[in-house]
Amino acid sequence: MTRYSRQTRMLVAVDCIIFGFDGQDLKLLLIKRGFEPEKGKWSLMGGFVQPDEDLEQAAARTLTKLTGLDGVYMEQLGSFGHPGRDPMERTLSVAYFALIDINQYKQQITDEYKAEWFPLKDAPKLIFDHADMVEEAQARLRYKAAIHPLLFELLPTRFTIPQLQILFEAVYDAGFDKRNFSRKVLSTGLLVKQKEKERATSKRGAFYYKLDKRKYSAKFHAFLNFVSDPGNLK
Amino acid sequence: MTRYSRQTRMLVAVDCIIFGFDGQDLKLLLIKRGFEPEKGKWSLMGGFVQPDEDLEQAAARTLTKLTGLDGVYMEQLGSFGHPGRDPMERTLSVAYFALIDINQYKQQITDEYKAEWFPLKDAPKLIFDHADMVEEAQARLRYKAAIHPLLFELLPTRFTIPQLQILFEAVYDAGFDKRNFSRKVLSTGLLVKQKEKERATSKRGAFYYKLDKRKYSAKFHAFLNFVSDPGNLK
DNA sequence: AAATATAAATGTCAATTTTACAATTAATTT
DNA sequence: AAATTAATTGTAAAATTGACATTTATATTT
Repeated sequence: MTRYSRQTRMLVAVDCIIFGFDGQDLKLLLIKRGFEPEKGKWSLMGGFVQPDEDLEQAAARTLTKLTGLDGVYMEQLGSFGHPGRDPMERTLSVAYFALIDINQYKQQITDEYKAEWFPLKDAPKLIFDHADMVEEAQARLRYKAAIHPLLFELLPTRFTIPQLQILFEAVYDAGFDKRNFSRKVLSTGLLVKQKEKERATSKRGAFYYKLDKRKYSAKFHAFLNFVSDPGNLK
Repeated sequence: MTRYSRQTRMLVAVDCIIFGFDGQDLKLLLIKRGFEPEKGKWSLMGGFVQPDEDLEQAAARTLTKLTGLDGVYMEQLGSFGHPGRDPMERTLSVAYFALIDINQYKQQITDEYKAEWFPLKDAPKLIFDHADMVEEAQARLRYKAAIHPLLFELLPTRFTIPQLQILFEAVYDAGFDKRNFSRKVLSTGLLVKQKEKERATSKRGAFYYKLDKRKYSAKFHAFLNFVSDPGNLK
């Protein structure tokens, strides 16, 4: 077979918007870019799609290279293809956003990428159109987490209801009534109460919960309505 | 500036999943592919992204070339990049799905593409991974239309409540109670009752409605809950 | 040992929304 | 004038949501 003649080929990259939660704020994992152009500037972790690679593979490989983690929640955010987005050469980027348990993240031994967690609200200026990607990823996160049990991906296996609420409040930059919040969350039937309590943050201690894996898988795509009108919060 | 060395460039295409509604069934607009490979086979309308073009531009240009229409509802579905998806040469495709008023569609004078509308349920075998794209587009349509006032894009300016219901029933392949349906739809405040009636399909005739453009724009991204649990319909 | 302080957990009621189900109305056809 | 057909409107129970307060467990202080 021959090739399609008279058409332009271009580079295809993947970029990962990696979210984490430190118990207080939503964080973004960024790296210092190691090559020209824009060497030394803050950037999303990314890489070129290899000849034999699927897009998901490329994104997973890229994420693993930075975080050392496997089996992380990741979904395609969308593709960014403005002609001038990379001044060097036309490059299409397929953006993926990932949610990781920040405690699982280990600084790689070879700190090849000089990675750093930034509060989402206080992230540095990013190269190219990466700020657009981050903004779109945040919007997507808010959108999906309002309907689906997504934010659990940011928490450790065991977590308390108050911890979960702080996470929701960080994501939506809003306060929720704790009575209504816990009722709503528990009514999903997704949580299994543990015998142990978390004792660091209060005298009484808060019971740990774990996800019911079966129900979680089953209901992940259901419409659960965690936040009624996420577009209209104070 | 130099270029990124030792990286593979590839072709980037856009493909459009174009939905229409004929008053009864959900339809898909397909073309007979005009060049090798797979010449003469049924395919989504697509085209290569040009050197100076944004992705959205390429998709809009492609859609307009086939339908003659402008300002059509379109959104990026996602990118498909499996290495072997085009046997000729590695080609990434950014898929867009579009909703058009089928009555606005005019067969182009130069029937360059041999386009044809197919019932979604009875579409022919498609080239490459286009069937995957269609399936994903249908899932996205069902998902979004359950929450947002999206399906109006498939209807003419004036439409009746029964027509709207038939559309919803076609999209979800399910029956809805007409009393509850009309109440739900009218409660959005998006519809403006007209003085005229549609008289073709019933003795009594059904009142036409139009969209309140202001409210439609304002509430398009709000969570309106047209269909409570679209994943769990009979 | 008792009192205090703090955050967790639980409870109530009105308002709204959803669900299930039936009767009435407008206009053509018989 | 009666019959037919599809559009329109209605209603009551059930479930969900939203606003708001009290009780409870435990470490700390007196």
